[in-house]
Amino acid sequence: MMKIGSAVEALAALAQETRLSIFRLLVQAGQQGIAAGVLGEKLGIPPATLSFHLKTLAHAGLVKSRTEGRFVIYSADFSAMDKLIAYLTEHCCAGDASRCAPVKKC
Amino acid sequence: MMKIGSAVEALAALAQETRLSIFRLLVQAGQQGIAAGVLGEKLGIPPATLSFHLKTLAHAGLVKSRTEGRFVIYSADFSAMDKLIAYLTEHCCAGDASRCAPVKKC
DNA sequence: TCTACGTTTCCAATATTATAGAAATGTTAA
DNA sequence: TTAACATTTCTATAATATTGGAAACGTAGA
Repeated sequence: MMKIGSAVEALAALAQETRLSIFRLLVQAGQQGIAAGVLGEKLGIPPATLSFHLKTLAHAGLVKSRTEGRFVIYSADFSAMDKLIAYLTEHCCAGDASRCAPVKKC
Repeated sequence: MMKIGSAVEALAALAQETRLSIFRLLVQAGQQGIAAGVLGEKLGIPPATLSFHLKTLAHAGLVKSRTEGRFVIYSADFSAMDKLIAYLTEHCCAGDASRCAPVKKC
């Protein structure tokens, strides 16, 4: 079971326009991921700022990185995303099962 | 379709331990909701602080309130929660359908 | 080895957010 | 109407986050 501290950290990481944009690009890219430089170019943010935000997302457990040559490839951690969503909706709608339809993830 | 600004606002509202606790209590309470005073008592936070956080959650669209006598009853806005989750997971796992199993909401 | 390039760290200025006491507001019951 | 109670607004202080330039680091190809 997720601890509240981890959930707050993950939510805080996502609660910032630049980081949310990064994360959504990575979610859409899937396991393949996107290189840091490509992200910076797509979003038009300077290297230092990008690095800061990626570090924040990685520390929150929402993204992983791997090195390929001199590129660092980032990708979303889908299991972390699922756990966060589960934490938010845990035991929801008690006594009102009609509101509890499954939500398709994508 | 959700705008990024609304998503950031909702995530920021949830990215705070006190507010996340409030929201989860309200999610579990369902449509019935919980009075402001009861929330304050359950969580041990002073009235001014509670009011500040409830206002933040309400402004982000995550909670609704209704007045009953001299009590103000708060409840989670489940449709806002669903939209936020959909925004996060939108177009996820492109080209890797195996990771896209439906997630049950509760 | 040397050079080029992608990425990260360091740092300082600026902006935003959390907290809670005290006072104000609004509602109910007597 | 008056007194009691629930909740919100006002206000100031303290803590935390964002930004990007400059410099450092590490990898790859010549």
